[in-house]
Amino acid sequence: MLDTFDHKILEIIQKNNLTPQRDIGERIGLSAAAVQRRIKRMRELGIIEKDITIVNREKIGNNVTLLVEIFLDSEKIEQIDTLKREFEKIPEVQQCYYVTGESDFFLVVVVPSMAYYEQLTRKVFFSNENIKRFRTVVVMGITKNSLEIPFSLFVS
Amino acid sequence: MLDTFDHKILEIIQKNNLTPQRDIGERIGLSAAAVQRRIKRMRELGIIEKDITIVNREKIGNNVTLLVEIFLDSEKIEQIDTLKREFEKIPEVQQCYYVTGESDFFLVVVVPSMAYYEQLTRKVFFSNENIKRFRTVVVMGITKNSLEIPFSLFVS
DNA sequence: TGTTGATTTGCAATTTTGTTTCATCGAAAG
DNA sequence: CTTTCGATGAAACAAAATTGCAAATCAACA
Repeated sequence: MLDTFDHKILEIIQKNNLTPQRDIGERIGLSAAAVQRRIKRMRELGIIEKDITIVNREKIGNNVTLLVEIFLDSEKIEQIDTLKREFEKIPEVQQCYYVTGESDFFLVVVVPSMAYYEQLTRKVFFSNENIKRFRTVVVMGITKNSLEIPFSLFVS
Repeated sequence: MLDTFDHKILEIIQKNNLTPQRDIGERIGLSAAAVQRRIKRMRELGIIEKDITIVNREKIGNNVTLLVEIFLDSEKIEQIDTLKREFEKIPEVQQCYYVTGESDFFLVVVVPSMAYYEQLTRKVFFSNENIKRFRTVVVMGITKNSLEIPFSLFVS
């Protein structure tokens, strides 16, 4: 499905998707057109999900990041799916991980303030019958912030 | 530092940074040139950290995502800073959160396999004097995957 | 081994997007 | 008022992405 060229392309644009295709081509030994076609193909296949700008949270201020571990009452598939869809829709939820172990979900939440978060917990967590309990961890600093997949480590 | 126009621009390019500046301008009521200058300025200020492609992990297969909660022995500033720098350098560590509460760090780790992860824990966690213990949570599914900051909710 | 067909490539033309220039506008300060 | 500073839009310009086409590559199969 993906060859070494594709991996190399992804490695580059995962770090900076504003890199000109000419430069990418030069680095990996392909023409710009070939690079362009491969990128297009990976977009169509859904391998490339989206292309985004990352904003530095500390620079803009007035925001708090929280990690929320969620423990469900019952672990019925339908209820889990319902919850997944619910979390997805909440703009304050940046990331949602469905996990194994004692807990069932991990969320990364970004809000303007703790007061705001308090309101959010009432609306989203406390009011939900299926959530037995949840644990909130306050983030003091974000040292590394990416969604990069380290292809170079994947034998390939 | 940032006005409503900037917020609107960020809101758009956080979702898709391939949106032409002309389109952005049209949507928010500015010329393309003005949009371009604002983006440039935010880059220089470090508000825009980077521009990247997001790869769909499930589509490429052969990878496991893990959440690691880390408990330190002593919480001396120097040791924490050292650890921060160490985690940052590890390519398998995608995100590193420095947190309050019983634990000290939360990591999001992406590896090719569990066997690979086992090796990584030996090299990184077990061998580190300052790490008292750590808890690994296996991610079964990622429902939402972004680094978006919901500006629309921030009064502004 | 040779042929066929499908796929991928590079080059060059074309189109789209990003960037710079320059004259103008408007608000704040004198 | 007048000056100054910063931001703007329109237009010119530069750079990048995209497409068409012929040639090259490669795998399947006779």
